[in-house]
Amino acid sequence: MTKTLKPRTSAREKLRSVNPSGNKDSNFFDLVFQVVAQIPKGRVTTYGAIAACLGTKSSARMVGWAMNAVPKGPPRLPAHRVVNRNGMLSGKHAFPTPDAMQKRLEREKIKVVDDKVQDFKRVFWNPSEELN
DNA sequence: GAAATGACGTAAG
DNA sequence: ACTTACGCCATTT
Repeated sequence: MTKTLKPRTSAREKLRSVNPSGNKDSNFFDLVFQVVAQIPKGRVTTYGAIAACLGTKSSARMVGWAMNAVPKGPPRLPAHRVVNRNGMLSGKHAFPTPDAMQKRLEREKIKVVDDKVQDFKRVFWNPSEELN
């Protein structure tokens, strides 16, 4: 088994701050999954944006870590729509094939050149604004 | 417990 | 605009 996914760390305490509902079930990973799942087709977002939306702006790296912990089974999260602030497909290596991520983005009408999203500013989707 | 690693971000050159 | 350096936070060794 492998597994893991037990984020019972200080990060969880921070999450409480952003979870006035008292949802202790909502872990950092789960929150990230929720946001990622809401990314519209043909749009992309950044780790920092997600982290900021969750309130843990400084934990942009943890967002990426959460992506690595994304369950492969359903529901499939559009992790390919999450890139870094530079618009670079930094997570392509986490896919079955490095080309899978770019191919998927291109299928969404998103132009990708040199592992970088073109018109990134235009396709950028801000969870803090669009998602509320 | 300390050091190294990592789907990041910002600052400085 | 591109490259290098440093900081952040959790996981792993």
